[in-house]
Amino acid sequence: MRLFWIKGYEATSISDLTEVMGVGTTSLYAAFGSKDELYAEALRHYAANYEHLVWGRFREATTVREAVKAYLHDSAAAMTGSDCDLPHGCMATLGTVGSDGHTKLAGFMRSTRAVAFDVIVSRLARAVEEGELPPAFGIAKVGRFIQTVQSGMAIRARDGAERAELQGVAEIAMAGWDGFVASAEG
Amino acid sequence: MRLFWIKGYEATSISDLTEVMGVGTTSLYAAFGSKDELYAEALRHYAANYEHLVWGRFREATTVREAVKAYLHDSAAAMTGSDCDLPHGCMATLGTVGSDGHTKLAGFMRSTRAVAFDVIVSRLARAVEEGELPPAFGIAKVGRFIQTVQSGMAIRARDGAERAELQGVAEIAMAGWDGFVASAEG
DNA sequence: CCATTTATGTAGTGATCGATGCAGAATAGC
DNA sequence: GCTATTCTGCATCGATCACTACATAAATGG
Repeated sequence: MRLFWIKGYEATSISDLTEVMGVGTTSLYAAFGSKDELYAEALRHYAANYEHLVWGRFREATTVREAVKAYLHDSAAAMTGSDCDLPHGCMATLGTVGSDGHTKLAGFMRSTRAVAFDVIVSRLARAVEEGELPPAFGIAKVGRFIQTVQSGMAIRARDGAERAELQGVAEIAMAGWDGFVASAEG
Repeated sequence: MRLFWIKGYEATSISDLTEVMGVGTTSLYAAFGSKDELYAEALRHYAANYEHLVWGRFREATTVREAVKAYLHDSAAAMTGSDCDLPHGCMATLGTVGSDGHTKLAGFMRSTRAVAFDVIVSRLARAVEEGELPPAFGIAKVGRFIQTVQSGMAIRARDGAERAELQGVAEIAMAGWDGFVASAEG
């Protein structure tokens, strides 16, 4: 899975995988069926095992602001492999697949990314319902902003950015949050 | 070039290119030498021809704020092919190359991306020199933020985002700018 | 009009891609 | 211990990869 994470779908070959996994091609195909399905399974494994690094404090936060701030800061940490020795970047964001064929896999990846957006928007909607944010708050707009900043972090991490840099980005993004909240309230 | 733009380096084959360019492989290799060099040339062409779409108003702006705002908004427009019929996304940001071999090409792409950061930081530095921004202004930090937002826009554009969405992202990013400027001045 | 140079189209290079057929090894059931 | 079944290593499949040798076509120069 780490190979897919590091190199992406296209650049990772079956022989790369069998070598690292220590199994033959036969076993690999018996277990997964195809490279596409193997990648999808790796992506599921990735999501299941590292989800808490990014979403743990988001869920436990009491205020929306804390939740969003935790999401961005913890994304910064996870993408730079600060706590563990993880590859830089986000597999779901950066494992882009060329548009040829692979439409099923591309759709799966797209929906994986969409889930993150939905989680954020749901949290924002809850905050509006509970009166924590003003009714006129642009939920989708802010949700897209947060998603965009997090995606940008993934690219920066892949280019070698370290934790401190992305933390700084998260800080200024939160200034954007505060400014937008203020304008929505005023 | 558009093929490279749309599909990226790995997913674009030489036969794809000869087909759309209407030339044989011999002519192609006589002109460019290798796929790497062809891609590098395409990237140069891309940078030279579309640079003004993103940096034109940035350069002409009188204030830093206007410049940064123009950069983000025009990036949003260019990445969504609003004015012309351009592919979505940024070739320099998204044409990622697997880490194997291609180190020369990967370095060239990295430096292309770094140029954008340098241009932004230079503009910020000038603003500090001219007293438009406070001396304590975190130039690199804000520069990285702007770069990160723009990179994130590229991913969102590739995922199908339209202009309005990315314009909204740019707006909130500018709220972040204002908040950070205020905190640096205060 | 011919000779020489330049450009291009065709066919094919070895390498590697994702994916399989097959035969032997390991395991299970009794 | 013997059969039946599952699993795995090896060789290989056709397709395609980036790339090139070669022969022909176009263009140039006198």
